[in-house]
Amino acid sequence: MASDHTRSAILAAAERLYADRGFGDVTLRDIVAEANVNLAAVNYHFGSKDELIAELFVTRSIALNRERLAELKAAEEQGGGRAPIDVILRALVGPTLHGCLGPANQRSTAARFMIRASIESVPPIRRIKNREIDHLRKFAAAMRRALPDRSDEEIYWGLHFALAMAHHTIRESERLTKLSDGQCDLDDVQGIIDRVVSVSVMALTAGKAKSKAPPARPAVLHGRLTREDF
Amino acid sequence: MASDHTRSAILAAAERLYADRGFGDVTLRDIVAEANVNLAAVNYHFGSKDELIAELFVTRSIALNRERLAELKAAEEQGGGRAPIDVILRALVGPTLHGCLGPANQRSTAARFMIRASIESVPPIRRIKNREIDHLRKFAAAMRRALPDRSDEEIYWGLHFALAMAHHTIRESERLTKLSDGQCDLDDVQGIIDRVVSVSVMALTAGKAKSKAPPARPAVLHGRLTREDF
DNA sequence: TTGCAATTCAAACAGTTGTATGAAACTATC
DNA sequence: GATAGTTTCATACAACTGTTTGAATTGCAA
Repeated sequence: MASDHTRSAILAAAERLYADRGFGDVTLRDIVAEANVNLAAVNYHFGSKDELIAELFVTRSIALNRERLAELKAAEEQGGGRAPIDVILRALVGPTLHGCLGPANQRSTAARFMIRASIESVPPIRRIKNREIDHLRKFAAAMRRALPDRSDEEIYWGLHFALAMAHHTIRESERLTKLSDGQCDLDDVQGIIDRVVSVSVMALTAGKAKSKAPPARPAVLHGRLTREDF
Repeated sequence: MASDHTRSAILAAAERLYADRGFGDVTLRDIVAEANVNLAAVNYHFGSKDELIAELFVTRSIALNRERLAELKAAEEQGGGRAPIDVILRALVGPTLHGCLGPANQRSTAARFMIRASIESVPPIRRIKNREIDHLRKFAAAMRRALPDRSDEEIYWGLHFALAMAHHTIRESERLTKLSDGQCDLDDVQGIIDRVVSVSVMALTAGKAKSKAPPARPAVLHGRLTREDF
């Protein structure tokens, strides 16, 4: 085991390079040069390039999921096993948005790496993402407890849309800034989280009164959505 | 010019292979084998591999944008220069969702290619996507006409979220199916479009009228969005 | 110190990649 | 039917990829 110096130098260098230039054009030789280690060290310590990438992503994913679940658990305990829906959603999208948005120059390497992983989606990472479903199920369960009269289908769509808005904002933050001529303030992370949560809550609670009526179809009848839906 | 047979055979083969296996592991040799043409034909007809990819994507993008704008224009003409917001949003996300969702086995090659392009995002495609802003601006303008009392910022966020939900649904349709154990019907394209449009309209019109109904619960605590906004 | 395992190293390997070349095969025009 | 221009073809190229090898070095325990 020695000091693990080489191993961690490789991890750090790889994460930095991937964060800066993407997975597409970073070679093992780039990494070992940045880390000042020998080319063979990567295969010696990690087995293969893909396993190196996987280890990087797994580490960051675990940290993110732990953060999410800690927020969720704290909220549910405080509420006696049931947290308000907006707090649940905040626990879901807050950590990601908080880490990946905000002033670009003060974004951590880890955050920039995760942004890349979200945009480029290379095979070893995709394989890991597929195991994320169990984690999301825990949030679906919490949401079900918060909104007991909503159908499972509605819960899943709400969860799905919340993630959609969060991830798409991260992926396309640059484009949104350009499109809006800077009128959308992408540095106001708290405001963005509020926005995403608020819209998600609307999606989940629209048409609540009339029980199981699917809100989507009747809500929009080729015209405006009716006020009673709120 | 002759018959262009080689040229179009390359285009067709490339689109098919990219749609099936992604950009990552399709080589020029795979393409020319599929197209039954010589290896050098690609560089002869397109200049480079990237230019081939670019031509494929540009073609499909133009078609999509044309379809969107036709729907928008028709709606605005019918309404005397002003279309209802939900119809505008439907023109924005409808064509994409209609093309890319629905029973997987009856999805066109073009649609599957565009899904890949949306997921993998390789350099030549990203360069083209950056020019899509002008197109989106036309929708922002139409939305502004439909909702004259909403600020530009709100318009852009609404547009952004609509695209977020549409694209994320396309990208992650498989995961949503698995997560929801099939309870979310990804083959009901019309229903999905209704859902996306309905939520987007809510996001755009929340707090518009003085309807007392709170959309969520104390929706947002850290709240930029205060109760009076709704 | 000796012995032994863990680690580092330079070098080579085996394969793939996109691209370039120059001759051959076409096609249409005169 | 010769000619000029276009298109196809087999082949070579040069660069780069992740991985492997086997020897050198290191660090630690006996």
